[in-house]
Amino acid sequence: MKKWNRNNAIADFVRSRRKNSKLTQIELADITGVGIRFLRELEQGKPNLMTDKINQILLFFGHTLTPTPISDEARRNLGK
Amino acid sequence: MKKWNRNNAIADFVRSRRKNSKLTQIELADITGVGIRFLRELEQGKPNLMTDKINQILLFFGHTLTPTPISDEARRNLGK
DNA sequence: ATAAATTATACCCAATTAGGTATAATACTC
DNA sequence: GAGTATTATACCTAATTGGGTATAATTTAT
Repeated sequence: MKKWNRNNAIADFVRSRRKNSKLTQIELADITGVGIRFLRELEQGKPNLMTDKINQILLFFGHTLTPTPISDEARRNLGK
Repeated sequence: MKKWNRNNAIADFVRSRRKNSKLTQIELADITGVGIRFLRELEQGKPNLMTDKINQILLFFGHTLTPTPISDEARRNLGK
C-alpha cells in the first residue's frame, strides 16, 4: 500500500480548519454527512480518496478541490 | 448515479491543457500512466474520482489538487 | 461529401474504497 | 496522577472504482 502523508495540503487544511471551529472529528463527520472513518483517513493523509467526499467536507469551509500550480503549493508549505 | 458535470474545474483544466499541448487522450493517458478510461471519465466530469489518479495527471502540467476558496473558483469561471 | 482520426459510451472484471463498530493509544482536564 | 474525551488502528462487508476493449458517435482534414 502506498504510504500516507499526514501533511498533505488537504489533510492539513481540514484538520486545522476543524480545530479552529472547535469541532471533533465525529461532529464534523456528522455535519458534513461523511463517515467518521473517512474523515479520519483523510486527516491521516490516506493517498487515495474520492473527490466527491472530500468536497463534501471542503464545502463546509467554503472551499473546493481545484488544480493549483505546484509552485504555489510549495510556497504555501513554506509558511508552516 | 450522480450527474456528471463536464465543466467542473478539474475537467476543464485537464481538457484545455491537454489540447494546448496538442495531445490526444490516449497520448496523455500513456504519458501520465493512467488508464484511458479514467482520463475520459475525468474530462467528462465524472463526480467521483480518486485523488491520486487525478494528481498523476495534474503533475504533468505542474499542478496539484488543493482546497481553494469557492469565491476564487467562481471568479475563475467568470473568465470563460 | 468522404475518409480518417479522435472522442464517447457500454460491457466485463479484479481491486479498492467507504462504512460501521470495537478496541488501543493519545491528549486533555482536574 | 486519575479519569475523561478525542483520536488512531483493526476487522469485515457492500458498493464502486479503474482497467481494457469493442463499438458508436462526433470532430477534423482532405
